[in-house]
Amino acid sequence: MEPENSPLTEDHILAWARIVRTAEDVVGRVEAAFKASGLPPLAWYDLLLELNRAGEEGMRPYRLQEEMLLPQYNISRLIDRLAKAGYLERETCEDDRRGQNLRITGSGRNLLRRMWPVYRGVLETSIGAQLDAAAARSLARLLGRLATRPSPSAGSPG
Amino acid sequence: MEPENSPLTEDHILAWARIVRTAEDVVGRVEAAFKASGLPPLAWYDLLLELNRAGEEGMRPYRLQEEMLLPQYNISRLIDRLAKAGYLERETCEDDRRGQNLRITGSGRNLLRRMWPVYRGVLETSIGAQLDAAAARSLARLLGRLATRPSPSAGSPG
DNA sequence: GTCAACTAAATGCATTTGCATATATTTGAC
DNA sequence: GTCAAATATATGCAAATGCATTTAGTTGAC
Repeated sequence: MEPENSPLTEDHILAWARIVRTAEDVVGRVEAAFKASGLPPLAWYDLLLELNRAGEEGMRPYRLQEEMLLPQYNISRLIDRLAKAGYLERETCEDDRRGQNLRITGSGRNLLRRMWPVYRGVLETSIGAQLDAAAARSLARLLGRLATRPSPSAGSPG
Repeated sequence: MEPENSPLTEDHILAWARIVRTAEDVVGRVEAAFKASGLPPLAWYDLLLELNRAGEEGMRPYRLQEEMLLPQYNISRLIDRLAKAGYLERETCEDDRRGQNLRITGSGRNLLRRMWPVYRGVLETSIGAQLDAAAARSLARLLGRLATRPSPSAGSPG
């Protein structure tokens, strides 16, 4: 009967359970809100937000893949749908003919602007209303130790 | 220019981004670890864990649906697969002929026992190694204000 | 230059999900 | 009892995902 010396306490497990639960719950609400407003899914928002940050210079698919944590084939098809919907443009990359460069279109920026208030509304009631600024700060700090990278995702397009 | 009085600060948004990022990251690692060990996906574990808690009495699908946050059709099919794999038994419910009662089988309990060490291993390196017990406690508390319900999910079958 | 090893992206096929609807049963109003 | 409304579960079909592989281009050793 070796002493259970693992660094995993009940609280660790509880924290983990609540991370997943909260993420699934809130993501579900966001998706529902988007749908109710006739808007596309959250993944579209995330991808366009990245492209928006990249600005005029644009961004390549393999970079998107690193930023968002989606598998390569999934990014490839997501880009396909966004392109077909006119929210981004692709052009063959000059200095690397294997790849392409992606740029958000005006229509894409407009979509971001329409989606953000809906997204924000859910976050306000699901998170803003539950945690004061100090609590939010502590939470963000604690999670910062777990998150793979700073991950500025989910912000506003403004 | 009305004063921006929304209860949503930068830290709220950052906390949210990190919740989602961490959940996706760690779930991804868990799924990968299961696959690498020739084990079924996390959803199977979650469902069986619920059934395990329900014990001999068993549990009905609509209750599972409330516990896990999956849509009805998704639960229905998940149950189907688990039943085909022999990890649970269904029998028509005595007092409500619409429904069925589900019970975990010995094989199901065995699967839980084989999956837990793998799951736990990922949690140890992804969470246990990053947060001491006190930090885990704070994190769990903060998240408790957000999570829909106490959500004891993800624990061990022991 | 040439060729193997590597990287970027796309794609065919099976599985899973989402959505709407179907089926079976129970409940409650009357 | 009868019938409409509500509840529990299943399912057909379209869209999204996972997996393995393909295609195309780049890089570095020689």
